[in-house]
Amino acid sequence: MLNQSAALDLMFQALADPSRRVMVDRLTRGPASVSELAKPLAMSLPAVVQHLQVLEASGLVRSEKVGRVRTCHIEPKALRNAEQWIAERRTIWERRLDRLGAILAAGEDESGESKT
Amino acid sequence: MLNQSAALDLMFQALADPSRRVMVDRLTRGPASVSELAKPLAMSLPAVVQHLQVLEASGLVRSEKVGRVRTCHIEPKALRNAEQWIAERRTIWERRLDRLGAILAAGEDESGESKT
DNA sequence: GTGATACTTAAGCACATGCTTAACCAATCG
DNA sequence: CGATTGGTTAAGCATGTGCTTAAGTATCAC
Repeated sequence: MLNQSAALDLMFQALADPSRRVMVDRLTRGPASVSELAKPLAMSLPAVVQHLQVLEASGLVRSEKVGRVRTCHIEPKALRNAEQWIAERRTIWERRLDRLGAILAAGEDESGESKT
Repeated sequence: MLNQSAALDLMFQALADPSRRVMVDRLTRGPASVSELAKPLAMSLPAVVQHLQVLEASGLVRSEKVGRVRTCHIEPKALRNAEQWIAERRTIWERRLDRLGAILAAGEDESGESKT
């Protein structure tokens, strides 16, 4: 398994492209073939396949080929990882603000706290 | 204002680099100067400043310079946008699974639904 | 004023990304 | 069978990214 950080790299990188987000968006509504994914995108099929490879490398999407059609679907656990990284940071921030608020409220008339 | 998609591009792109995530992480614990942000990173100061520019362009971080030190802080609203994009997609997916489950449960003994 | 500190600007370089076209292969269809 | 459909592979190219070093500029400390 990749280390946590490298996995997030791939994940956020994958989400950083609008075409790939369109593909993910489509896949949240159910599985699709490569050419279905390609339909709304103004680019060649090989380009779409390359985007798909980025998505698969990130773990966000999986696909299997049966006959001559490759069917893609989302891996929601992966989405969750990215979401969680962000949520954790937001939480830290909010807790910090709470503490800060408490300190300010308590020390409203004084001026010297220990540090920062 | 940037359109929604371009904003997400910048946001996810900004989060796609481990050094930048370290910087964001640091900033969730409170404001910091450029050289404080640089300390844990094994790279030159200019490189750090370039990362900082990416973060600012994404709206995730802001900074002001007073005297000769530039102080950076996080913009938690921006974090929220990225989180929300992901959360929405996950929700769509989960609702879909619920519907699918209901359909399967209802039609457990039949075999012809209208279409996929 | 002299020097250290905290950046800032600019140039350059190696490698990654996002596309393209052309050619190819393998499963259907008629 | 031969033609289509669905996808794959390979090569090439323009632009972007992540760093570097070298040379500034603007405070602040003495």
